[in-house]
Amino acid sequence: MAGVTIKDVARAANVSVATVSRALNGHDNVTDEVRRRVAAIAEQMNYSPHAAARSLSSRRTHAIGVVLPDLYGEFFSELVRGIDQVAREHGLHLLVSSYHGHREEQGAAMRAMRGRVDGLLVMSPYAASAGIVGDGGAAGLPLVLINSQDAGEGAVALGVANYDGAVAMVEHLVDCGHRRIAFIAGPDDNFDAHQRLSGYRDALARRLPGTEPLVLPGDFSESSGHRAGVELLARTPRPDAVFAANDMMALGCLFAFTQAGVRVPDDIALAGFDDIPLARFVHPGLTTMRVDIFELGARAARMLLARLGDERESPPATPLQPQLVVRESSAPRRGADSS
Amino acid sequence: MAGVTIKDVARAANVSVATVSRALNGHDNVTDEVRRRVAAIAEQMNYSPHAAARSLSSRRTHAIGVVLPDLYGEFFSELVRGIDQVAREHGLHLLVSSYHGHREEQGAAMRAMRGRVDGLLVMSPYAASAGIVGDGGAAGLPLVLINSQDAGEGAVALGVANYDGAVAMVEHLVDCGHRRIAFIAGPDDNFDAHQRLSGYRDALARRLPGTEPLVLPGDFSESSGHRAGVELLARTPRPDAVFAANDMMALGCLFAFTQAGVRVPDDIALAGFDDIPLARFVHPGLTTMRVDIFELGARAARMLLARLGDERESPPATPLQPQLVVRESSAPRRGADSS
DNA sequence: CTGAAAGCGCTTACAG
DNA sequence: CTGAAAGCGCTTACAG
Repeated sequence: MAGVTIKDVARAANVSVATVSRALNGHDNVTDEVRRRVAAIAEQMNYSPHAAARSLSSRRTHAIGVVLPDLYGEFFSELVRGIDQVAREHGLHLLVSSYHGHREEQGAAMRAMRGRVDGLLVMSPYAASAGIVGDGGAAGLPLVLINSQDAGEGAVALGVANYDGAVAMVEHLVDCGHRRIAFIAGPDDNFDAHQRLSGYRDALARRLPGTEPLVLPGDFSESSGHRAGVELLARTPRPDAVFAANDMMALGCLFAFTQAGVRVPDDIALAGFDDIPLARFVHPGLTTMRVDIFELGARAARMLLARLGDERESPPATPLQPQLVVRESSAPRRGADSS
Repeated sequence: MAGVTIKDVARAANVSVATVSRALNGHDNVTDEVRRRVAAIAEQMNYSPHAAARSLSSRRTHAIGVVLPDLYGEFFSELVRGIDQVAREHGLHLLVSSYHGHREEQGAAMRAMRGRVDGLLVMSPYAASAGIVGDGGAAGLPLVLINSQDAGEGAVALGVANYDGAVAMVEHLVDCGHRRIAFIAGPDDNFDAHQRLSGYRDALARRLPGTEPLVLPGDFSESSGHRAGVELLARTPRPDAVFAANDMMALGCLFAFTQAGVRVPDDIALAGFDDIPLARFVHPGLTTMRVDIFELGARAARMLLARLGDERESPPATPLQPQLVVRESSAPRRGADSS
């Protein structure tokens, strides 16, 4: 049952292996009669070509590799789904690899893909990841970077307009009448987190000149958001709005407030970034910037396919624009404009 | 940068390709000096072996394939994460493939894995999927089935004790004092859904003899749960508890109740199955049966590795026992025991 | 339109 | 301990 090779089919069909290969791959230099006979026999013998052998001689694996920091949670799940969608449209296989946050393993993961894939989608959200492209880690494979610092060198990269998104959120909060807007930052070495922080700082300086930015540390986890929330409540004067660099931290913050009997948005407004599914379900609903992660994955995959020559034209490399989603957590301040 | 082959390394190191192969693969029949030299040169040339070539000659791909119905949502994400964890421990690559609910493509997906992977993890949650193993679709690859009907024939399968879980939930609801317990069923052709339904029926017959089971149709989606919820409210007498075959439907049902001003659990109790993350966050918290999906994936992967000879002993094939998680949605009935 | 042969980049008996 | 050679299962110029 196993291990039927092209030779077996050739013998059964009374033709050469070359002819079998041509017939099955739809080359036009085969008689229709032969093609049909070969196809029937192959089918009946349950033949399917050995991918490794095929890759070796054709120098094409018909697979793409996805190298991610982790596999946990909605973000990666959606990203992979978007990539998968495009891969399927093109009949490509998907090899996923997560380096579980061990940055030093990222290069190895990429190199180990040689001979398995035709190209690589890599997410390396570290502030300083300029090395990866030249790394040769890519083993010379075509590469598209996702949510990563642009690494120059003919590197193609796709990301989210984090800066613009953060600016938009600050403007929304200011428009709601909030004046003391605190920010819970993401991990120090995270590229997206940096951009969001910059957006916050700049928008604040522009819209509320003279106001001191108030930035608390965080690491994108719910618990760090909780810690920040507790700390914020101890401040005097207390901020009247909190903008967390991602939704998970905003939720942690929300629970801290709820536990302390502080009402959102009446006592303090709250906003996040990402629009994870939970954001819609918590009470009050969380105002946030929606990032279309599925689309991010799909578009990055298309960019890679374009490099591989599988798709006519590449989508633009312009960052995906997040979208403001206003829910209850950021309702306008009553009796606004008090400093 | 690209395409450094073993030949290049051999030339640079002044040895044969055989020696390079042996040195790099840690065979013991190489001088330490040679091994070091070869390793250094390979490193410096940024050599990494071509996986397809290696697979072809060694008849080992060091990869396993995962064939799933879909990639959407928490369930598959957690499953893949569990599999990935074990794969990494063994230095194996992961090929994922979803057939997007197109059952007819499942066989093709499995066959296309030939030459890419050493074994297959397949989830085929259809009531009648007996064909897959013999299908030869497996191309003779070792196979472990997840959440699938046992297909005999030396097939190894791992699943969740859905029946037991459903029984436990019904008993819990009965213990809370509920007497008219409705059930929202899952898809007709889904194996897990069937088992849960059987558990409900049997437990009901045993604990509340004479009671008519009340089963509404559903398809595991939130919207089908919503529909069922609306319909249930129109019934007289109205049930005093609803057990949905999965959490998503329970949530849909919850929203239907909330919209209608019916309070949970005061007016009607509610329970689900799976313990998705949302279950903890909705209000009231959803009582449910927790299924450890990560563990399901990890254990299935270990079973496959055992078949491949990569792991000494296989974990038992006994189904994973789900765990009752009591939250607010199923509080004991006030003034119990009214029929 | 078809076949014989070389070659893809490795691994692994087989000699020495 | 090391090398020359065969072979893994395909694809693809090259002849005819």
